[in-house]
Amino acid sequence: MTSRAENSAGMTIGTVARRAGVNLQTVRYYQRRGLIEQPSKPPSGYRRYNSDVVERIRFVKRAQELGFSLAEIGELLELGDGRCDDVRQVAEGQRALVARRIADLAAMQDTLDALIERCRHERHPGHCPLIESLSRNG
Amino acid sequence: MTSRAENSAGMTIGTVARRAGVNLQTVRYYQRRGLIEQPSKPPSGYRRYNSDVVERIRFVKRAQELGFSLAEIGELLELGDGRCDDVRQVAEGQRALVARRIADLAAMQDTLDALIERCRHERHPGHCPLIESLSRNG
DNA sequence: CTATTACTTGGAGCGCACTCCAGGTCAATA
DNA sequence: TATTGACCTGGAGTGCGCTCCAAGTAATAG
Repeated sequence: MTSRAENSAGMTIGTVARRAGVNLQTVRYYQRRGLIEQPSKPPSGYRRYNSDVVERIRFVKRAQELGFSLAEIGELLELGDGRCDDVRQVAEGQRALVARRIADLAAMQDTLDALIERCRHERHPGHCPLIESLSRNG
Repeated sequence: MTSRAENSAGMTIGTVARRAGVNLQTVRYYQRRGLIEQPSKPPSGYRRYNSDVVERIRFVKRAQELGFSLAEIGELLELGDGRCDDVRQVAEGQRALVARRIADLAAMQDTLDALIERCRHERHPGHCPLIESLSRNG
């Protein structure tokens, strides 16, 4: 009924992609990157996947949302069954990076706010204080 | 004395790059992108630049630090001598983007904090709650 | 049986912001 | 004068995370 879904022998790559909510090409890409395993090809027919891959892809996607790069996620997956301390260390490194990016963006925001504010009030005809500020040193 | 610095006729591209604090190739790249002008080549010799270009490159760099893309900076430069309202609108759009990125990162940070915290306390032997969490749906 | 859809492999392309390279020309210094 | 270092053009390469393409094979619906 459910078209080409999983049966006793697992599902095909298209179904995996649909279930994980990613593009089929992305699944292949992750295989090439070594993030997920490629099942061996049966003598005749299509490769069959089980639901572990779907979970693994979702793992990757969730970790990406936390700002990890695919390289870092690969690292994470490698020590995934290993010691908790190692994993936590990677996560803490990531937390520090995120914190730093937030601080940088906050500084950006303050500068933009100040510029926009000045732009709104000091209305020189012809020259924009925002552009002026960016044009000067400092 | 100062080696190859500016004289009456302006400076060469290498000096421009050094003064602006960027790679020489970056100067050329900005020329290709149309962000800065390329002076015409004299019949014999090297192109000569004046300090306006240095200022302009610094403008680009500062705007980049505020999170503008080169495309947006090009836009900004085009309306640079134009109406303040237009410029302000671009800046406000940027501010909104920055705000959104901060919110996303803050959410990331919260999640990481929670995971790290659980990782630190619930010490299951063998299985890391951080990895476990990433592996589950939700 | 046929038409349509899905999978397979390998490689190329994209967008961003550079960065590097090759093979020349030019200028300044010893 | 000879050598060194800086400049010239234009095209290719980089890293990230995909995304697309082509040409072929396999499975399924009607």
